[in-house]
Amino acid sequence: MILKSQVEWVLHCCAILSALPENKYLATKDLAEFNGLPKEYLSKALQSLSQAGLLVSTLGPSGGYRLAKPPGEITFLDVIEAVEGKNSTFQCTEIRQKNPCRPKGYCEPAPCGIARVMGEADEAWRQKLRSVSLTDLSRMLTEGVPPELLQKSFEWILART
Amino acid sequence: MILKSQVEWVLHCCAILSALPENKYLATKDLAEFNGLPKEYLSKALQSLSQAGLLVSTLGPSGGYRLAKPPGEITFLDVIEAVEGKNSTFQCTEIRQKNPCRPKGYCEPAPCGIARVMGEADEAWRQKLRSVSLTDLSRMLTEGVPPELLQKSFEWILART
DNA sequence: GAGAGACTACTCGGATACAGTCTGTCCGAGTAAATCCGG
DNA sequence: CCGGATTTACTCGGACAGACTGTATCCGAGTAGTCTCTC
Repeated sequence: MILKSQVEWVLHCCAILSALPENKYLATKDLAEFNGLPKEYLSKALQSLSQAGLLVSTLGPSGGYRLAKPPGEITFLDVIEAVEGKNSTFQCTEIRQKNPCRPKGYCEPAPCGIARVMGEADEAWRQKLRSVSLTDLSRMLTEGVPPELLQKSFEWILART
Repeated sequence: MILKSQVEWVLHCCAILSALPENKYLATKDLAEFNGLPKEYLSKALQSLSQAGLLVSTLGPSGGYRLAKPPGEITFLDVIEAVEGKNSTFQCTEIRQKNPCRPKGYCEPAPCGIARVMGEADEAWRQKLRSVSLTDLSRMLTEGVPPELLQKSFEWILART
């Protein structure tokens, strides 16, 4: 069980888009180039975010993506669920119903204990991801980085906006 | 990102093996039949548990598997990691090193912020799974189930031990 | 100089391809208990 | 009746195959700015 590499990609892209001036768009091509990623496939991931309502896109020249909401209102979980889907990491197939000793037509009174534990673990994971916003991410990604590198990156991005 | 179905299978199998008398073995064939699972493929999963030191196997007739430790000393996480591996759900590929503005030979001072958050979420998930043992599981799976069904299942298993 | 039309750069969506993983099956080698057979 | 040889029932491990998912690539359709051309 491992997350798609797209998850890492779009999180980095979201961090960049957070730094963009109001109402400016950045093209997939530039996001791909800045992160050293395959443009076409990254595009698919960004489309997912767009469909999830996290990004807004514009066509034509100087088109591209921008955040659909303030970075403080977008969480890690939003981004990850947009790419991975909202399904729980554990799918209960009701194995207990296969028990040969089980009377026909017997109806289980409560959800399977295994599913319950797995569901709680999944929720703990999601809760942690829900607690971190893109604003928090920007802070974490910039602290400890030399100012001239930040400045240079910012200008690189701004020049393509 | 979804867990293998083998995870659900072996958790159910572990619950059954927890109920076994001391030093009694149950064959893969019977575990598969009781849970309505493909015997050969289930066998692969049980082998993983055996290699992880959670189960002990014996060859020959009346062979099979039993728990290697008291059920209170085996956790959900032990079982899941035996099947899924111990890798984190998130693999950081150090995208930030691809930044075209990054000076050559520049060395990152700290782990990537994204990897840190994802790692913490992963740890929250594992922590929850670490807190539930097979003893807890047995309690959860039996409560609310009619005594005659439990009795019948127990005899079914015991007859094949 | 202004307006209409052509051009360009981009997103979007579908089609396709390839590799790896998940799920499942089959079979032979090795092993331990049960059975059989000879003395 | 006893001990060794054979049979049997199981695990273990490897080989194999099909389906699905993840990782890409390519291209055509649609769109919004920009450019050009004509009046």
